[in-house]
Amino acid sequence: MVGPMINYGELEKKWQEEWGKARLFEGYVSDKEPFMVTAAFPYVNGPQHIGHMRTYGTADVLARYKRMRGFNVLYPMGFHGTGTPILALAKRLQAKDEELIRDLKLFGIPDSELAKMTDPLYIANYFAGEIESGMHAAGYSIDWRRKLFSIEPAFGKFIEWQFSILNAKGLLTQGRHPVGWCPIENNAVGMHDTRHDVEPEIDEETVVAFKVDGGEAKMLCATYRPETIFGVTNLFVNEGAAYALCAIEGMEGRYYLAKGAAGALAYQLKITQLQEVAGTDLLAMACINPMTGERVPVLPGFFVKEDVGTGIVMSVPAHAPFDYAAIERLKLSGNQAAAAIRPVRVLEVEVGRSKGPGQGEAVPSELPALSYLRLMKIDASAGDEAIEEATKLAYKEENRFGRMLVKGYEGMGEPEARERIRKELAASGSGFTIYVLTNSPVYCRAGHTVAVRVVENQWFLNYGDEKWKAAATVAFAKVNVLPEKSRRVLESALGWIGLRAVARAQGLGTRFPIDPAYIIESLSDSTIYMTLYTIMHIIRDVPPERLSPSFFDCVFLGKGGADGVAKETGIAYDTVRKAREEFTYWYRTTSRHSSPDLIFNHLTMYLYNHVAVLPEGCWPKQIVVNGTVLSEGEKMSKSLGNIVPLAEGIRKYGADPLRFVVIAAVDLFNDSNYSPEAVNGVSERLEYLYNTASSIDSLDSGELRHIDYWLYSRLNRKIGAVTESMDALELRVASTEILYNSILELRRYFARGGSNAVVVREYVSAVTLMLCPISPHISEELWHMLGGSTFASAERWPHSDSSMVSEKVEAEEELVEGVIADARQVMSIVGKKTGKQVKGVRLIVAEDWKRRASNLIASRKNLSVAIEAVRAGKEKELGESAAKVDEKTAIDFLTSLARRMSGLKESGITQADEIALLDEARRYMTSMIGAEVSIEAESASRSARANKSLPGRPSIDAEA
RNA sequence: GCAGGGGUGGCAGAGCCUGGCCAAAUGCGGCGGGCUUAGGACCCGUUUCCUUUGUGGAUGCGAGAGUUCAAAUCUCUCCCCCUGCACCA
Repeated sequence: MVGPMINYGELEKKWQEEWGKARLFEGYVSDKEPFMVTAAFPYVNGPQHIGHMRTYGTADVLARYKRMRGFNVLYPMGFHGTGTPILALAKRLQAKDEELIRDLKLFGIPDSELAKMTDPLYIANYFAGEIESGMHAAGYSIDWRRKLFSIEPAFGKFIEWQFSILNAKGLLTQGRHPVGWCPIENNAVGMHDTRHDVEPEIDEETVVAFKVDGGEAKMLCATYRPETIFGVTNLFVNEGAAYALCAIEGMEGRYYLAKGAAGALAYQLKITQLQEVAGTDLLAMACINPMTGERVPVLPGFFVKEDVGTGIVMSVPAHAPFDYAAIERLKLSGNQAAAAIRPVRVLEVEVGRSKGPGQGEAVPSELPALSYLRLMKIDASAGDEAIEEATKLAYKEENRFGRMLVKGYEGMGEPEARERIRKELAASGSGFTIYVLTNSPVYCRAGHTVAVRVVENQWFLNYGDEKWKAAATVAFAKVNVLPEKSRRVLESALGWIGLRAVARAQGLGTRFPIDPAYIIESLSDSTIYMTLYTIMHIIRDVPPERLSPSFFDCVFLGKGGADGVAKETGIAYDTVRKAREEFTYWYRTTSRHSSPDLIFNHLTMYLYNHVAVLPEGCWPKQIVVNGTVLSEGEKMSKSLGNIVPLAEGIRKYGADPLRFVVIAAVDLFNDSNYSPEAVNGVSERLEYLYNTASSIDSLDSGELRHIDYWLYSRLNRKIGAVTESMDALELRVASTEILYNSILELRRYFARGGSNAVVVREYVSAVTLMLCPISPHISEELWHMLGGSTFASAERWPHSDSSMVSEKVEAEEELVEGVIADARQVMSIVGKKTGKQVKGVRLIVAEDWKRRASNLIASRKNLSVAIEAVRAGKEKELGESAAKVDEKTAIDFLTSLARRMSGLKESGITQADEIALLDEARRYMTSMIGAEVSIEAESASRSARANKSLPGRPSIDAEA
């Protein structure tokens, strides 16, 4: 039957209006158990896309489910606008960035709006509006009265209060901190400030100072592998580059390094250039290895870059393929100093080990560097990229498997030796640490090269504070984490987080109370803001300046009476009292939702800040982490141009099918996949339910038949299973059971001749209610078609009546399906052999003694117990024949019997039952297999195969 | 490198915790058939190889080794992929 296409747009709008009119989702304090659901509020620097639906939709499904389970549910929403991205966006629009304008136009933002977006506040409000309307269209059950915005004054007052508490508890500290830095604009540079949105990656590198032989100055070599210093045979400089003799504040002596490098390091070391020297000048010198005291020459290195590190590198030809290659080339060019070099091994390593045991090629050589070149099938004359490959492999294998050969460090792994040697170098004044950009060069939006700057006196939140960490860990132990496996990720994040810088020079947001020249960083100002939802609608009209710390102390911490606080702040007594009441009511049971990328910052900081600021009763109760959304199997990205705006997805397919696919079609932690086939598939199935509901009136009523009991059994089993899955937010299991399997069952029911209106109505009604949290609009519509006059969204979740679940009835239906499958197979074989169409099929039903035998095994409850019984020598229970075979054969027999009998269920089906059942299903089977079916008992059969029959698996005779 | 998550059939993706009804759910795709004027939808079969008037066998879940009567599942080693590594929302 092809029914009418559902007009999702109309239907959804209708029910959204009805919900609004009924104020269905506004949360009011009552005596019911509260349940508060919050999701990380959206950042308003762009339009909403289908990816956003994953988190907000999952939160909505939970909110709706809990509501139907009888909880008083509150699902509020807010918007995030603090920080730099919105500011950066406005700046780019001021500069008429064409690429950006094109992107925004693609999202359907009109020119008239773009023109106004040079104002960051306008941008924030515009996208907040866009996102809010999208959330309405998606059907989220949000209480919009409590909407908040992180850039509104009341929010700022709240953040000031929060930071005053953190400060009072001594959790703010100051210190040095490396950041990406634009030297021209004098700005810290984060991902949003760079070309192509590259995050400047900062890493530590060790600098080793080599004293010039016969002089006072030292040459600075930057290296990631200070432990190889024992193998240094020479230094390399770039002979074409300019170098300088420098003084460095806080360090004694004079130092050589490349001019380019000195410029890049100027933001972390105070370097004064005293005298310029050419690379060739350095070649005339020799240096002393600070660890070995050996004298090493300085040679020209083709690969040395003057603006990376210090522009001078130490050469370890035994282990570094680049160094080895450079020396080999120098030898060929007749360099005498190079010819005199003898590589020194400091590590022992099995070259090629990482290719797997026995799979690596044996590359015999005294020199790992040479071996790695050979392994890559190249030699010293190869290009930089090929040598780079060899270097990577050498670094990786030596780091992992290498053992130190140097006296005093013998047998030590490389990472351990590295740490020790770094410390020794630092202690002797021959080494220190610098920060480098590992992904250099990085350019800021204006096109300048980004350097690393060490910021002094940066303010940090000290998440490394031991007491704080311990308290957060204790609090976390009591949190219910869904899915359970994300607990481990959170756990490691909890231990890993240390200092976090909180002050920024620019951006929207709240001024840092201790130093108002700075703005509080935007993830640090959104850690406990969910508490504010509980009172937002109450304080909306309170002048922000009255929202003093004592007000928040009273509401959130219960300090001071409402009376006194009202007088002190000038806020109405009722407002203070009500705010306190709302907070204490709602903030008891909370569920926090976010995507996995927020685990390492937001969710972790959320936990810490709750613990630091709020009383124990308000600490997190549940954290839900959901996966993201793929667009036709690909990660959504600007460069792929495959970002689907939410509004577009809803317009094309309807919110309900979209919600089903995006939120519920996969496991919580996995990425769901938005694709036309998937959404259409759901759409069609929803329409099947719709058509079934609209044609119920044409069905009969009357006495219940076998297949009716079967449908009842399936339904009640389904309710139980779905409820269990929903409780664990296992939405994939729940959604397939609710929609896909229900439809299979209905089809089966009708195919088997089921046609009872009462049964079908009950079945579809329950399925509708279970569907409601996932696809609420169509559920409301179905609910009304089925005769409901209430809101499905406000109905109670269906109850599973276990007395209606019948193993026997279901086993009998399975039996019929199994017989059909077997009969088809036999028919096809017979058909092939004889070349004739099979016209009749005779089913020969097993005798009751066989049933006793199989029940005997089944009564062991499970296969292992039965097997154990056999192994313990009780095999006589299997019958005499079994006693004669060996243990292995007996076990195999049990296993295969279990398989053939579709499990070791103890069934109460007798031969008479089975015959009656098959007889009842005869017409159905005949139509399914296209051959006449007859049934007879084994003992009454003259068939040669009669004795092959098993309980539930009749022997089959096919007649051509 | 460190931390976390993964590697399953043409693809996507369950199963792994708690070993055996697992040649491995489900969806998509392919092939054959039914239904139809036709297409779509729907239904049936098939989609590793061999065997078969039947429910049997071989191989098999990244690679290798081990534990076990029995391994996708447990242990060890290795390889590979993804994410995060901080001031950035």
